[in-house]
Amino acid sequence: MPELPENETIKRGLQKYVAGHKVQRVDVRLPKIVKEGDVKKLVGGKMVRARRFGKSIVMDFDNGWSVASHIKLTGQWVYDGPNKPKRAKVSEEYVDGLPNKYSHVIFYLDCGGKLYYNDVRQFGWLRVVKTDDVPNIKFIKELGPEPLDGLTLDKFREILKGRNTKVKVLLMDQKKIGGVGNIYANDALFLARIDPRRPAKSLSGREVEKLYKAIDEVLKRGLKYGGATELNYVNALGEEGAYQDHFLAYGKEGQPCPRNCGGTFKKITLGGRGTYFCEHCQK
DNA sequence: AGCACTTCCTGATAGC
DNA sequence: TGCTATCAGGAAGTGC
Repeated sequence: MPELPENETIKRGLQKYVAGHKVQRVDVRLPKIVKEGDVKKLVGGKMVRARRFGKSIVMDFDNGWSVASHIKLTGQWVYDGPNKPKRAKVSEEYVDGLPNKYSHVIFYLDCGGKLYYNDVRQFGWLRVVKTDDVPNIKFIKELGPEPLDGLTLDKFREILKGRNTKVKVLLMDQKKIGGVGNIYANDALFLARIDPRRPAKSLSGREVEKLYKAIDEVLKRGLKYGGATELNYVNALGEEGAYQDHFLAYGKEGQPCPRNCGGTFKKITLGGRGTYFCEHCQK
């Protein structure tokens, strides 16, 4: 699932390879993907900045317009053009013959390059708004503070305080905390040795601190590995991430706990999502 | 506030 | 070239 590290990795790639290029033409093959505004506003604009807000990515153009996006489960932003490094190992499994049948929006750039918005399940969206109006996009406006940027321990404490909601469900609530999704919530709770089913308010001061640090730790680890290619995440060059080879708890159902505590990873459903934890050492 | 349920969609998987 | 049913999942929406 593309979460904070995956979206940050994509954003960095867009900044590196697409910024500075001007849009010559946009081909919208599946109109419903563009939930707001008109991509024609971007034509003639030069991409000057890529930004990320939680799991959403925004590109700003020098004509005062921006395109905001949310790739949800299966969206991809993939660039192909003259300045793409030769060493890029484009995923054959997930980026096959661009444009492919999942390429719903294609940006043709003045450098001769192309920027593809691909999305198998079509859950993702694009919104074209004035750059000044980006902060008013509902998802961005209501987004909670982000780990690695703005979410202090005090704020985190405040968010958990008095809430009866299961701690994992709370971690994944984008209005409370921005950018944490299922994979990193599972891994952070494992690292902090906290049972995902516990009410948020039941955590001790020490546990809150441990969890806060664990979230930072797993997100940084995810970033280091260029994100996790689960479903069909790829970076802005179409390359796979590697964090999937370093999951701590996510997807480990039936496997023995690496702490050798004698426990085995269980899978349950919380808030409608697969939840993996070691019953023995996550208390 | 909190929770359950539905919707969007398609590829993967299980069962026959 | 097997067919069909089931399922996952981010976020929004609805209803209790």
